[in-house]
Amino acid sequence: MTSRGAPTLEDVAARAGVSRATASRVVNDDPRVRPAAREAVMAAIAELGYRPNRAARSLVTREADSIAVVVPESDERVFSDPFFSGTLAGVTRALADTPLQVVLVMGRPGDGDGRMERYLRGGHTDGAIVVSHHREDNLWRVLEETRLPAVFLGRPYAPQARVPYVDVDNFTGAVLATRYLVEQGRTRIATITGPQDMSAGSDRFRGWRETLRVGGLDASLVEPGDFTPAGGAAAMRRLLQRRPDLDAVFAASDLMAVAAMGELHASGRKIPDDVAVVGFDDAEAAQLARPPLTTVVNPISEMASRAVALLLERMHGRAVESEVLTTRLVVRGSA
Amino acid sequence: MTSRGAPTLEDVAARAGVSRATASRVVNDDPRVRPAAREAVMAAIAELGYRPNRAARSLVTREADSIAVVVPESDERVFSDPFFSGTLAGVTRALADTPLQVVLVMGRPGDGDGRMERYLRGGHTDGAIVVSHHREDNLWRVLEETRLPAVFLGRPYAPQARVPYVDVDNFTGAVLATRYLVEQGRTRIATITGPQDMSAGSDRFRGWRETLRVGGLDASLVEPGDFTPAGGAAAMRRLLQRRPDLDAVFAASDLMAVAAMGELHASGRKIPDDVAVVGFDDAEAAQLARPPLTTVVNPISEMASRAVALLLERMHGRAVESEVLTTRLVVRGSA
DNA sequence: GTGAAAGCGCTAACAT
DNA sequence: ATGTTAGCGCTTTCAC
Repeated sequence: MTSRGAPTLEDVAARAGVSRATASRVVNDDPRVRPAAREAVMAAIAELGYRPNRAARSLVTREADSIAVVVPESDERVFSDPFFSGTLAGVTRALADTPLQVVLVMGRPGDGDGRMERYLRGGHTDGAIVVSHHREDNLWRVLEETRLPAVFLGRPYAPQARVPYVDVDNFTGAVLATRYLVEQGRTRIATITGPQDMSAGSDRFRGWRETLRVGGLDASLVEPGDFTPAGGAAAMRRLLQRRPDLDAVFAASDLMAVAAMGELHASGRKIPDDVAVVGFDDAEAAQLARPPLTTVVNPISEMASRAVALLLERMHGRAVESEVLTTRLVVRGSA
Repeated sequence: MTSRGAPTLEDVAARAGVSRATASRVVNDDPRVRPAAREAVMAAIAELGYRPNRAARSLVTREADSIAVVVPESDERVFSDPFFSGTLAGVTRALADTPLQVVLVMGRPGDGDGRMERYLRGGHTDGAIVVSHHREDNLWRVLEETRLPAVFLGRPYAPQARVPYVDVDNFTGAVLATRYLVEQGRTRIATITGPQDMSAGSDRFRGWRETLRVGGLDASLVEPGDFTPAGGAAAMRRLLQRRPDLDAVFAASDLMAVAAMGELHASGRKIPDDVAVVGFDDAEAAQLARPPLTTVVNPISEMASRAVALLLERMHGRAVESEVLTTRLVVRGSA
């Protein structure tokens, strides 16, 4: 009696009148199985409600059938950033057609007893997508050493990292935004930056700076932000204090831009008449803001699906090239 | 030569000069191991860089060492709702002290080929936390049938569901909010509801309605929302059209409340002078809004950690009681 | 095309 | 306290 517990391949084979090997071949779509045998097995599977035991399979194939989405952030609020939530959902969706599970791995890489490194080194997953990488994280190192197929979503800061990545052209995006401001005749253009230990933060800052430099404008009006609304609001207040007559601001994320607009409103300034505001991401908040936010498109879903595609290639042992997606400015009411 | 591939328990045992069984006992913290032997094994583990093979272990223990966080929503934007992101992060954090992995399972339960049900029935995880349950989802049924330990975060709509849950007292929260509005002398109090096929949505609506009924006020000013900013803004517009002279609105989520405030501003109304606004959640957006939003506290982190605690109990085979956390009103500037 | 048999690495009786 | 032994359910040579 094998009737207790979940049915095994053995049960299926017995019921179909074939050997366990043949049953296994059917389950794994091996072509060399007589149609009649195949059908008998399929029927048995359906009748028994058979499901392969993942652990047993993994034990022999040495594959975990799962990929890790690594978020090297300790603060839970990262998820309220549409960038993270968008990528997480995008990755989940892109993986929906595969039998792969999404395992969420979150926390600071250096934290505690090195949980994250241990996990990544543990071979518990077949691949990894790293989402928000900071300069000092050195996750690329761990990944390189373990030869775990991996793709970064957002270029890793370290230039020596050899891990493939998918990113949006942050520099050009910032140039587009800033140039637009310059063309509108703005001359006192400030910026609220993202974290400078992340490539997205520093690339966007450089785009702003270079554009002002080329235009012969003052590029000293910069205040650091951290991509969060609170950080953006604080930066805006500092900016206003330093330079009450500024006439434009480029914020490195929509969340910060919207918060900055709030401060601007509170100070009695009109947008865009007194101060023009441009953000980055084209998040939902951009359309909802009033006036609607002019911003740079960050194609998050597309990046997520490209990252999954690259990872799948890597997992099949193929070499892949990093990809940088183009972007564009969406002009709405704020600038 | 066992030097190729990852070291196994066998290698560790050989190196430590003990049997595989003893090595296994050390790895699993079995107390009956002579200190000397234990140390030898520990040393061997360290020298070899041994990591237990999860699949092999799962195969015999019949445990997956992972729990599923189930999000029965198809739209990726759910993650931009601080409720989801907060719970997801909270669960992840609460599980950080355990060896359990978090597997993210997302999508509509009925979708496609029943991926989600199959997965849950597949025994791939040791437990599940279900986050945003809708009436027709029937996930509680699947869970009951498979006897997979599970806890709902947010009471399941179906009263017949026997799954333990953790929730905030949505009804009382709504009563608190509405009563406050009544006490302020507001008489034309509208509400923007959450989805009525979710308990949070319907409980908050009932709280509003009952309070107005008790106060002898008109309880007909209701427009459906869906917890999203866009939904909240649209509902506010409809409300304004129906009743231009309304003097207060209770929105079932902060995201909707903030969006509603935007519409109110756009229509030239002053908050709270012309119209008072109260939200629900006490999300970050509430503090950032201007004026800052008066709202009902939704103790998301606490709920997440309680849910994990209950789930762990269930996984140990112990019975647990559902928990309903109390809430309170935070008065800020909007009402 | 199919079956027999050998493990994958581990835990858990069962002896000792 | 420790070793021996028997699987867990599956894939995969290797014969036939």
